[in-house]
Amino acid sequence: MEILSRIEELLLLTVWKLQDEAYGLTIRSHLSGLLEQDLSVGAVYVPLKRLKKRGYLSSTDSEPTDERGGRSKRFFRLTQKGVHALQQVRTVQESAWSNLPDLGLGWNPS
Amino acid sequence: MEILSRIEELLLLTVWKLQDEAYGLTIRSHLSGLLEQDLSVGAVYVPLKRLKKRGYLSSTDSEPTDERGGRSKRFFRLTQKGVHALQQVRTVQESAWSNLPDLGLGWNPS
DNA sequence: GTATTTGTTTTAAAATTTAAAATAAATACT
DNA sequence: AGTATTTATTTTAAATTTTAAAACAAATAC
Repeated sequence: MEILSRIEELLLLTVWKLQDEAYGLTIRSHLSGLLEQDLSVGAVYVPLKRLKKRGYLSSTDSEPTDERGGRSKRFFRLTQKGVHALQQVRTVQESAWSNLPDLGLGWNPS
Repeated sequence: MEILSRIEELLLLTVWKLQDEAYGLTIRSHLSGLLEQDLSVGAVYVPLKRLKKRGYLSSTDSEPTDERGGRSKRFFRLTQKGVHALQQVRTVQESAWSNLPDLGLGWNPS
């Protein structure tokens, strides 16, 4: 299985974290907070659709609500395959970050 | 500063890890081992050049050695800016991976 | 009806990734 | 000397991903 790109990993984790509130706009604002910079809507919706097509996410469309602008939302949730892909990327990351020699450049991971 | 892509992060970490032996081919084989899949040469050399252009890596070209095929190598090392970019990506990752609710899907990060 | 708000889709340009081929420079062999 | 082999970097072109902006859709508010 191909390793997840950075944005794919962060999107899957955000869906995980937001649980029952994971849809396009909440995902976008959560991730914007995490990265401390605004993301365009396309930067979220486009890869979300790809993650769904590849089976890392599933989705269900809600009924509209009676709030102002309360359109139907597309809620996402992690699939088993999505969990597995996160597991894999975490393993690679942990391996890459372990046993780094001291370079005397003033910082080593804790 | 833009967040590093996956391959950029892994390349910087590999240069860090390989210390005085960090050049194209050693970086490629170390990373292939980490990912458990072969990488094309372009998949390494192209982003290495970009990382240098952006100031995350510096390089020095060696003298040829007297081994068979022992051409001059381009050795890379992390710059202060490279260390800083790794620091930043690690902060984002740690934040993204923390406080994940239990989904009952059989796994949570340790 | 018209405006405003929330939300998703489309699109087109820019950038990155990937894989393959080309190039370069060294030693080995006959 | 000439040809083969090995190590190493560069180039290139296609595919894919990323980004930013505009378009579209559907709800309530005025």
